[in-house]
Amino acid sequence: MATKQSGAIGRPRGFDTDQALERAMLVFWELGYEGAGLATLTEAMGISTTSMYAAFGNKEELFRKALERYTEGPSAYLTRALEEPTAFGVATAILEGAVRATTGPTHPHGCMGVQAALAVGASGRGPRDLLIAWRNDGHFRVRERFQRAVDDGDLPPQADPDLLARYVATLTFGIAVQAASGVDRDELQAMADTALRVWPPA
Amino acid sequence: MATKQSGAIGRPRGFDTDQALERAMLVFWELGYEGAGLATLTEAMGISTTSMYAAFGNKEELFRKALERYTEGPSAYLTRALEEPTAFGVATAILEGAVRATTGPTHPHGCMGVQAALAVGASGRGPRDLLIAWRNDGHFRVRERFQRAVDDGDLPPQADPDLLARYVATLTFGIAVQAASGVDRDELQAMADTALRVWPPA
DNA sequence: CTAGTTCTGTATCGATCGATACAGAACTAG
DNA sequence: CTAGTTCTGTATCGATCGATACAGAACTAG
Repeated sequence: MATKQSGAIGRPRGFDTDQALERAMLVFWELGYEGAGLATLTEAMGISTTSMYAAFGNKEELFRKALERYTEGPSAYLTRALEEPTAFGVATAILEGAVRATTGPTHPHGCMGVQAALAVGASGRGPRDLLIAWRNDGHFRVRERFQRAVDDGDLPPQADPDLLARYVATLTFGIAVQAASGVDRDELQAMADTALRVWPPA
Repeated sequence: MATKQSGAIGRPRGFDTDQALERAMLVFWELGYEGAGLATLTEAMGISTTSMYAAFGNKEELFRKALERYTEGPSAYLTRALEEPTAFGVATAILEGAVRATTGPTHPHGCMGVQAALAVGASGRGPRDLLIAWRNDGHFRVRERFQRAVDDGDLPPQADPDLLARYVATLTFGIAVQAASGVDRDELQAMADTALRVWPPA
């Protein structure tokens, strides 16, 4: 990945890879994997299809890299949330992060990890399975954090970390679907506040 | 819609319209609007594209009719749930219905109304907007039912019907997303039971 | 300068997309 | 029987899909 390296051999790239990937991410986020055609993608990226293939491999690889960027960008709230000192703080930060990430004014509404490839034809199996793994990974990380909370005495000993993580994930994904339907930030945040009024729910 | 009518003029239809629509619904449910190509649809329906166009108009019309069938079939639990005598009963029935409808062994996992067209390209705008309206309609009906519960004294006077309906909808859609990811019925039902342990949450 | 390497732009590939033209089959009415 | 109507099967339409061939541009190394 040694781009822009001085002393590199050959004609230098005429565009900013990071910026192109950012724009591709936004297109996938808004239109989904199958809804985003190469023409739409490359136009948004400001490059030709040839340059896209040279830089990213193919459409599926581009999607993978866009998802990585999404994880480290708009979805980074999850990692930060897991560092909250209490399980309640973790749950609160996750839901608030989800509301903010799915209703922002500067990007598509909804969550790329939920809407980009929920149901797809044959050509989208790879990306769909990738997103399933992505969502499961989020669940696992939250569950581990809640297990630690039980071990620490922050959550009561009879609390079920898997169940609580499942509950938080359910709310998060539900928020994403509704954000994609146009439900606004305030209403979703109020809903999240209501849900968190009882913690832990079990 | 006068099919099978004795005395009808012209060559009679060589296939069962209801059965063909049922099969189309299952394909849309599993593959989404853009993921379901005409070739896949007509093969599953057991008819040629010509017959499909003659009977249903075009792909988008076929999708509309498939969604109606979904509403009256797999999604009919919502209408039944709204007839429960208490708001708690309504919420319980909705979540249980959602779990069952999205994890059944005889049909695709997930909810057709959530996954069929969350994110789409230009050709899927119609179906996507149709599904947004479909989801909103569900929310409105639940909200009205909860408003009645407040009026009846079943819910406390300070309860917010919109917020409670939003909460139930969030859980329902979250369940749908996770069912599509392969989370099994028992786990989702346990999660729903946990969430309902406190009612109303506000 | 030349040789070697990499990127870009144009032009186009075969495959699939949704959709339709058209001839013939299958029915009713008389 | 004939005339009129509707459905079916084949064959194919233009448009778009993701992807690539190829020539030339733009760089480094020597």
